[in-house]
Amino acid sequence: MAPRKAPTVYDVASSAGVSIATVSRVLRSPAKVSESTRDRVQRAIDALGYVPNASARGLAGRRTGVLGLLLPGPADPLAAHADHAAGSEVGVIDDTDGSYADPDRNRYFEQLVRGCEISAWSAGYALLIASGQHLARTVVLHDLEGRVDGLVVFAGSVPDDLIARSARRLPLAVVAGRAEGAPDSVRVDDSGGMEALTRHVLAAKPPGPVLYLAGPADSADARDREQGFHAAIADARAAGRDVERHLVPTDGTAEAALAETRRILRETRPAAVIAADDPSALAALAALEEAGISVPDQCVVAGFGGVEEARLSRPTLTTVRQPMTDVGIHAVRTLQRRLADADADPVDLRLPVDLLLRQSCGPA
Amino acid sequence: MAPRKAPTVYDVASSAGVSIATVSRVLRSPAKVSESTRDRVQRAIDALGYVPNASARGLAGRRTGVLGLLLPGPADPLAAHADHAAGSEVGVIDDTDGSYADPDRNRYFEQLVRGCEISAWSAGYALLIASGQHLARTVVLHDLEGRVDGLVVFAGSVPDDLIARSARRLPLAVVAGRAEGAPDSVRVDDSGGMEALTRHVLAAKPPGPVLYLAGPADSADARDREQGFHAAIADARAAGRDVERHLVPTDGTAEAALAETRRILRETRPAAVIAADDPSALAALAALEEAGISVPDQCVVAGFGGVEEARLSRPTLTTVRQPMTDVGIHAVRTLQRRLADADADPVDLRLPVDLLLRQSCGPA
DNA sequence: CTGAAAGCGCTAACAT
DNA sequence: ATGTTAGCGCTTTCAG
Repeated sequence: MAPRKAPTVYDVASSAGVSIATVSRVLRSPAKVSESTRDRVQRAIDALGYVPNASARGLAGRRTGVLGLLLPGPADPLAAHADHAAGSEVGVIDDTDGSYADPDRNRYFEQLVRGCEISAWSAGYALLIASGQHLARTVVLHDLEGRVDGLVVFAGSVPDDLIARSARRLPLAVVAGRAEGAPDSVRVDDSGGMEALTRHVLAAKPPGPVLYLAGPADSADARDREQGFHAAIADARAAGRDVERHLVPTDGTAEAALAETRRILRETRPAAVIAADDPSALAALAALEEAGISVPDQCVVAGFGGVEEARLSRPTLTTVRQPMTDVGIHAVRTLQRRLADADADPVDLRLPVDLLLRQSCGPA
Repeated sequence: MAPRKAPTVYDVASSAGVSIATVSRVLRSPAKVSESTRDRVQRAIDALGYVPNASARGLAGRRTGVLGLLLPGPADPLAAHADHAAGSEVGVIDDTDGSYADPDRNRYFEQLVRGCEISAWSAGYALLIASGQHLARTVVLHDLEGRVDGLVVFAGSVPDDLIARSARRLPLAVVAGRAEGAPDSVRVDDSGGMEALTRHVLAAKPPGPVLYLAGPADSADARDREQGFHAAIADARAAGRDVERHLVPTDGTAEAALAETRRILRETRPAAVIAADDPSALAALAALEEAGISVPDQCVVAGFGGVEEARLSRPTLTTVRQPMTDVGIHAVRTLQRRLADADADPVDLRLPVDLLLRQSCGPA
C-alpha cells in the first residue's frame, strides 16, 4: 500500500469543473464563492480526500502557521488545566493533607508544553517542539527559524546572543526568564511568591531564627526569590517584629541543602527553614527529622516550586506552585500580539503563583 | 524593530557571485562544490544570516522534514532517558525503599513526547505535536496530514476509521494500542509484564487467595494484562501449586477499586491483591490498611504502570514500569522505516517493561 | 564544477 | 462570482 501521490488543487479544480482559484477560495474565503459551486468543490474535495499542502501554503502565503517551542535538555507537559488570570494576587490553596488533586502539578515542562499547545492550536497555529540539547543548540534554533512564524524559548536553553539574533528575525518570547535582546518574556512572580510564602512562614513559626536556603547565586530565579524573602523580612521588621535570619547560599542541589542544614543544626536551632526550591526544602525536612526536631511544632519548613514529592512527603510540604500552563498560554499570546504588530511595546509578564499550605507549616 | 525580510538563496547567490543552484548545493551536497566556492558561499550565508525557508524546501523537495505526534486530550512527556533494547526480557529493578531515582517515571505522555522528540530530531526531523481535543479531532488530524511526512498517533486519540484514512496517505504508527487499518504499532508488553508481576507476587505472597482488580473490560490494555495474569496463574497451577483467584472487574477508577476491595474484604481475606493499574493498587492498599491488614506481611499488593505515587506511598508499591520513552523512540523509527520503504512488512512492537520491586510485596 | 530553467502546490492580485 | 497569472524560495535535472 504505497502512499499514492496526494491530490492537489488542480485535481480538485478539474474534478469540480472550476479553476484552482475557486478551490482556493472555498478553502480560505468561502463567502466569496456562490453556494452552488462551493458545494460542488467541497464534494470534489471530499471525494478525492484532498488535503492542502502546508509547504505550498506556507510558501505562497509567507507564513507557516507554525509556532516553535524550544526547551532545554529535557521535558514538556500538557494536562487539563484552567486558565490563570494574569492578575497579581497570590492564590492560596489549603492543602494540609496533601490531597489537592491538581493532576498536573509539578510537571513543569509538561505544563508549559500543554499551555503552548492549547494556546497555539486555538489560535490556528501548530506547535513544533524541540529541545536544544541533542544537536548543537545553535543548529536547532537555526533550523527552527526557517520553519516557524514565532518562537517561544525557555530561558537558558540556548545562549542569549543566539536568542537575540533570532529575535531580530521573528517574534520570540522568552519564558521562565529573560534574555538580553528579546523584547518579550513571560515568567512567574518569583519574588512576590517568595515574599508571600515568607510572610506566611513568619506568621506560623515558633520563636527563633529563620534559615533561608538560597540556591545558586547565578540563577536569576534564585535571586528573585531571595529578594522576595528579604522584602518580607524587612516588612516584618518594619512592623516592629524582631526576626533573626540566616542566609545560606547553596548550589541548589538537595545534597547541598542537606549538608548545609545539618551543619547549621549543629550551631543553631532554627524555628523555620525556607528553601528557594522544593528539593532543598525536602532535604531540610530530612535533616530536621534526623536531628529529632519535630516539624511543624518546633520548626516550620517551606519550599518553592510545587513538585509532586512535596505533596507526598511526611509531613507534606508547604510550597509555592508555579502556573506553567499559564506561562505557556501567555507566551503564545505574546507571540500573536507581536505577530500582529511587530512594533508593539515589549512585555515582561509576571504571572502570579499559588501558595500551597500544607502540614510543614502547621495548621492553616 | 520590525522583522525585516529574510534573505533568500538569491541574495546569497548574488552576494557570493554564484548561481542559486550552487547555493543550494553547498547546503544539500557540499561535496559537489569546489572548496573555494563553497567557502565563498558559506561566508555569504553567514554574513547575511541566511536561513533556508522550510516551506520552499518542503514544496520543492516534497517532504516537510516534520513528523507529527497526535495525543489524546491531555499530556505529553520528555525527560532524560536511556534507550531500552527491544528484546523481550522483563527488566527487574529493586526499589524496595522507593529510592529508584528515574527522574521521568510515571510521566507517561511526557516520556512519549520526549522519546519521539529525541528520535525525530536525531533522524533529522522536527516534531509537531497536537492533541485531538481542543478542536474537532478530525480537523486536527486533517491539518496534520498536510504538514508532516509521518504521524505517530496515540491509540484512541482519534477514531480508528480516521486513522485508517490517514494511514493510507502517509506513514502512520499507532502507539499504546492498535488501530484497524494502520499497519504499524508500538506498545508495551502488557501481558508479559503482568505475567512476570503475577509470578513475582505468587512467589512472595503468604498462603491464601489472590485478588485481581481487572480494570474496564473495554480497554485493550486491561484485557492484555488480565491475560498475562491468567497465564501466570495457569503456570503456577501446572506446576502443582494450588492458587485460588478472585477476579474483580472494575471501571478502572481508584474509587471503584476501593469500593470493590472493601466489599471483598468483608467476605474474604486475600493474601495478595494485584491491580491492572497503580491507582487501583493504591486504593487497595488503603482498603487493606483500613481493615487492619498489614502489607506486605499479611497480604502483598502490586500495581501496574509506575506512577509517581507508587514510589512515594507507604508502603511503597511494587509495580510495572512502562518504557514510554522507548515507545516514542521506536514509533519514530517505525515511521522512518516506512518512509524508506512504503511496502515494508507491518510491525507490531511490544516493548518489554520493568518490574519495580518495592515494599508492598515484601523483601526482594 | 557550475549555471539555466522547470517546476513543487498554493495564494492573491488583477481581469473579466 | 470566477478565471488567469505571477510569483513564494528552493531543489533538481539537464547542459555545458
